[in-house]
Order: sequence, then C-alpha cells, then structure tokens
Amino acid sequence: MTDVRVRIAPSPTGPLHIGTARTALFNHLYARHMGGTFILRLEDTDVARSTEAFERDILDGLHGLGLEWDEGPGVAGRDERGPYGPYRQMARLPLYAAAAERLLAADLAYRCYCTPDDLEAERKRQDAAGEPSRYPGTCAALGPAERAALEAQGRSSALRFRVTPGVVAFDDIVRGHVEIDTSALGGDFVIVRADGTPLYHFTVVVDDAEMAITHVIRGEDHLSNTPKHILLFRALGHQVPAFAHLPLILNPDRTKMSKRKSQTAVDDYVAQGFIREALVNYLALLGWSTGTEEEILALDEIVARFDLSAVNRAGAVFDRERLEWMNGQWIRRLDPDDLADRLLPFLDADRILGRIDRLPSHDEVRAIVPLVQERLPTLGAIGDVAGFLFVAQPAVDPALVVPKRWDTATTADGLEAARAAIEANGEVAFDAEGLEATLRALAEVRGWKAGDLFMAIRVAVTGRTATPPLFETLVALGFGRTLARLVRARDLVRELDAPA
RNA sequence: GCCGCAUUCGUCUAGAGGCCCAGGACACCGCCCUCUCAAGGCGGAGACCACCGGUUCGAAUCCGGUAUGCGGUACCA
Repeated sequence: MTDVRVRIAPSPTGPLHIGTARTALFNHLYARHMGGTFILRLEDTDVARSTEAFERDILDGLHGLGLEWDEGPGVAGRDERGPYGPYRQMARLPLYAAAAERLLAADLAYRCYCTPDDLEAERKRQDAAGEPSRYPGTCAALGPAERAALEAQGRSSALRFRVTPGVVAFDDIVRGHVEIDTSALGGDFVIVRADGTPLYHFTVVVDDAEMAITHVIRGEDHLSNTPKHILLFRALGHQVPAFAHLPLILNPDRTKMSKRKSQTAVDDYVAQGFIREALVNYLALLGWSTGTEEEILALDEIVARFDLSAVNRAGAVFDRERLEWMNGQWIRRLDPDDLADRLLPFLDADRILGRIDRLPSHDEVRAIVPLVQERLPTLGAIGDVAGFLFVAQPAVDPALVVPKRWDTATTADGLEAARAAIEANGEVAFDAEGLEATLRALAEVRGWKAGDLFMAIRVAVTGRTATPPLFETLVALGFGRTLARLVRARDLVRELDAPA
C-alpha cells in the first residue's frame, strides 16, 4: 500500500464553495506531491437539495482552478473514468445496502423502531435533566419476537450501528494524536434511514473503503466525527485510512466561513476577475506555508513544496485584501496576450452593462495591456482603468478638468493650446515621446507647470483624475479622438464662466 | 450541557529550548521615484508570543491548569 489515494467529496447542494475548493486543492497537492491518485466523488444522496446545475458548477469550478482529478465524474464533455466507479453516490446505493446487510448479519448494527417523536421526547428529557444527549439504546436488544410485533404494527425501522465502549485513538497528520471516548459519540447512531437511504457517516466510510482511499484530507469540522468513521471501517473489516484535518476557513468574526458573512462562491470571485493562479496560490497559503518567505507560487511550485504535516492547526480568516494583492501580483506576471484574452470577457460584461459602448478586438486590448497590466487588482477593474477608451464620449465634469492651481480661463486656454500644438504636429508625429516633448515645451513657453497642463488634458480626454500614463493613453485614444475630446472639454470649461 | 480542537502584530504567517526584548507578507502611515493612478524602492508604526503556574542555567517553543474562541454532538452533509 504505497500508492496514495485521496479524494474530494463535494455535495452538489450549492455552488462550489471556497472551503471545498481549498480542501480539493490540498488533496490535489498531496496526491501530486506523492505521485498518488486524486479522486472526485459526488455525494449526492441529499436528493432534495442536490441539483445538476450545482454539480456542473462544482466540476467546472474545480476544473477552472486547474485541479484535475484522476478518477471521477467527467467534466467538459469527458466521461466518468476510473476503476472504482461509479463516482456518484446515488449510483452506489446497492453498495451501501450490501454493506448494511453485512453489518446487520454480524449484529454490528440493528433495526431501530423508535419514531422521531420518541427520539425528540428523549432528547428533551435529557436536556432538561442536564444529561448529554445520546440514543438510550431502546431497540438495541430487541428479540426477534419483539421486532416482529413492532413490524406487525406497521412500524418502519432505521438501521443503527452499535457503538462499542472504549477509546478510539488516531494520529491525525495535522493535529497529532487524538483520543475520543466512544461514550461521547451520542450512542448508537443511525446509518440507514427508515426510508432505506444511507446517511453520510455510513456512505463516506463505505466509499472510502471501496475506493481504497489511503488518506482522508478534509475540514476540521469532521474531526469529532472521525471516531464514528473509524468504528465503521473496523466493523466493515477495512483498513483505517490516515486522517488529516485541515483548519477551517473563517469569517472575519472567526466563525466558520459562511455565505451569510462572506463571499463563499468560487464563481463569484472568478466573475469579479480573480484569476485561478491567485486563487490557488492564496488558498494554498491559508493554513499552510512553505516555511520560507516565498509567497508567490505557481501550482507546480506549490506541489513541489507541499507538506501535509506542516499544515497549521488554527483556523484562518479569509482576507480578501490579501487575495486582491496576490491577484494583482499574478496579473502582472501574465503573458500580455494571455491577459488580453482574459480581459475580453470582462470588457464584454461592461459592454452589456452599458459601461462601455463597444467590445474592442483582441488586438486593441493587447495594445493597451502595457498601460493597464500593473494597474489591475482584478480583471473586473478593466472598465475603471481603461473604459474611457471604448466609449463614444466620456462623462466629463468640467469642474474636475480645472487643475487646483488653475482657473477656468487658464484651463480653457491650456486645452486649446494643447489641441493646437498636437494638431500642428500632425498625425504622423502622434506618438508618446513626441507628445510629451511638445506638451512640455508648450508648458515651458507659457510658464505653466507641466503637471497642471497634463492633468487638465488627462481629465479632458478621460473624465478621470487617475489614468494610465497620459501620452500612451492619448496614443491609444488616437489622433482624431484626442483632438475632439480636447475641443469638447475646452468648451465645457468655457461654459463654466458663462452666466447661468 | 457533553466531547474535541485551537490560541504569535488588525489579518495570513515564520518560529519545532538559547540564533527572538520575535522575522516576512497584506492592510495602514511616511519618504523616494513620478504627468495622475498604480507598480517599485526605502523607512515607520503594529505582538507584554491568551492568562496563571511548573520543568529548565535558559521557554513563543516542553508540562499542567484557567480563560476565550471555534467545531461536533441529527433518520444534514
């Protein structure tokens, strides 16, 4: 048993969650680092809440993060693959039934005829008496005759697993030695509902056993339930896998990260322009570090350095600001053509929202990449940073065009002078260096601070006070549009002085 | 309630007895660069290493207790 087999087992009851993505990532990292196998299994037994749309969202989302699995359901048109299928629990029902049958036959589980009302009443009683809540074992020793009598009444039965007294101990790879007395498990627990559908604690063990999972890497929220799983592995006659419980990802108030308090859908981050390289890098460093001061790491570099036993034990607050910083770092590292490709969908979204008037071509976007690449915290910021290039006419607040040290007359004068100078140079000389020389010379002869002139022009043609470098921006805008916008802004500024 | 886990700057973390009166990063502040904004460079502020006791010549690091937080405790996953 040297081949490492790990799995991620999401439930398609919601869109891909940050926490699920992180767990998937750590499993993937461990598998790749160890040269093992990474398996994806869909836990879709909660039929009421599971949907095909969520399933696709999860599969596509993981795929989009670059986390490929070796066995599991297909994605993007590919078929399910792997020798341990099926990989959807609803297709594995016979397996659970067979396992349940075995436990029942060995008397390691028994039929329980208690009704939900019985259970509820008992729970209340225990609570009132200040006792820990646990199943009292009402049906644990029912004889055949008693069972027959109950069944004759038409009572349905769930299946309960017998919890044996004792201490369950295991060595968690991230937490170390953990011991839990089985008396704290709440008594014999249900593994199959009265309606015949199996419960999570049961299916997860049957599947992990059947799929020959060697390392169970999952969230800390499962730590307390691990003894139940271990008991089941033993009862089923399977070797108990190694466990590694990852620290939880937290809301800012340090509770388990939730939709209520944080943005948890990976989709939403992607839609805002967080790129997979940054998401993966950030998530990998949430609860783990290389032990060095390296921080910007690509997936393959993380795989090479990954060490499960170095994972932290304390929960980690999800810090969106740090993610944004890291996203910016990764955007700056992108190949310009690649960046242009990735920017297009966001520009198209801006177009649909009416924030820009037309969708530029790949080449146009590629041309402005040098102007925007280091100014984008997210891909979604492209509209803010360069949207003025793709609108017929930017909204210009004339008051903003007037630099702090200037009055309206000077500003109108400056814009007109700049317009005239640029026009005089002609379209052939319309390049960044030439523009800068021309405009600096203009400021010089007129006794203006170059910065003031530049700012007036900047706001005149973009409507904004913060933009990419001015001259490159004018070039991107083009000769004709630059002149037209200067004229328009000049006139708007002049109107400022006109009597109302 | 019971059981379990955790606790180093606001946040993510380094630290596995002396290298630590605790290092890096994000955020914050300042300076430099500079046509604005970014980016980048430099610097600053920010942690009595939760608390109390112990072990030790020496503890953020080991042990015990306390506190606080979180998780689990379902015929949810």
